[in-house]
Amino acid sequence: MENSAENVRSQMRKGVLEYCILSILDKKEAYASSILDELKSANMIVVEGTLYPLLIRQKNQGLLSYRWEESTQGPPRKYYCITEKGRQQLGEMDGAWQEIVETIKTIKQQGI
Amino acid sequence: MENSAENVRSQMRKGVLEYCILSILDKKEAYASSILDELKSANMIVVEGTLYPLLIRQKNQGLLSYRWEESTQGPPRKYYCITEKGRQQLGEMDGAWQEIVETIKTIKQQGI
DNA sequence: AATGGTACTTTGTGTTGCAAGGTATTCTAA
DNA sequence: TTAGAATACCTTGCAACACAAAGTACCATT
Repeated sequence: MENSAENVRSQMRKGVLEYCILSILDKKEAYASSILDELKSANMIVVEGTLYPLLIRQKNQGLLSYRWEESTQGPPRKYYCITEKGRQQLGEMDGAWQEIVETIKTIKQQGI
Repeated sequence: MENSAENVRSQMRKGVLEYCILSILDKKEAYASSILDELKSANMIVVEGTLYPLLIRQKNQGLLSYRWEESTQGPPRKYYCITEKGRQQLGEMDGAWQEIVETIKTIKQQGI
């Protein structure tokens, strides 16, 4: 425990990750490693041990489906794809996210 | 498990709560019940069992201090107050929050 | 003395993120 | 042809966290 800046980021990330995954897959299907790359390029650092179980959870909840595809440069890839149910969930998450952003604004403003 | 809309909010809240507490106490000292009220009025529902341990954690980290004060209408209240270290942490959290908001925007935009 | 309200605290449970280690496939270079 | 590197996926064990629920304590009114 205790690492300040890094820990803050780590804490804040929680719960938002699931939202990011659905958002990424809403644009186009992707496999785990490519999702990792996109998250990193957007400054959201995540590791494999976090991402894989999360994808499996979301698949088990029916939010995602997947198919295997051969790769020309290595082992086959598991391409994930958002489902109809996943899109619904994403819609709710969009709302929840906006709400939280507003909540923070409210708390910051009150009492000025 | 599994409750969709409500669960989404619950998940997203994680980590942000700590940020809210410091923000509230940065404006003025307060005791747990009044913090609960302010969070509720800002649409961030939290329960006692979550808030109390969190306040104790933050106090143990030196982010908060407290003093007891008699109340005219019930048992004494534990007024929490942000410390200098807490203000530093809050500054870092402000940055981290902005960063996450930006990250979400980036992910949402890429590929349009 | 009993009830109801206010306030603080603790315990047990499920979920989550992460570090670390493991498996499997393909390509390349010795 | 086999050793290593690269890519990709998966699992295990642990610690932190939010929550529900139950508990403790104080005070005022009846």
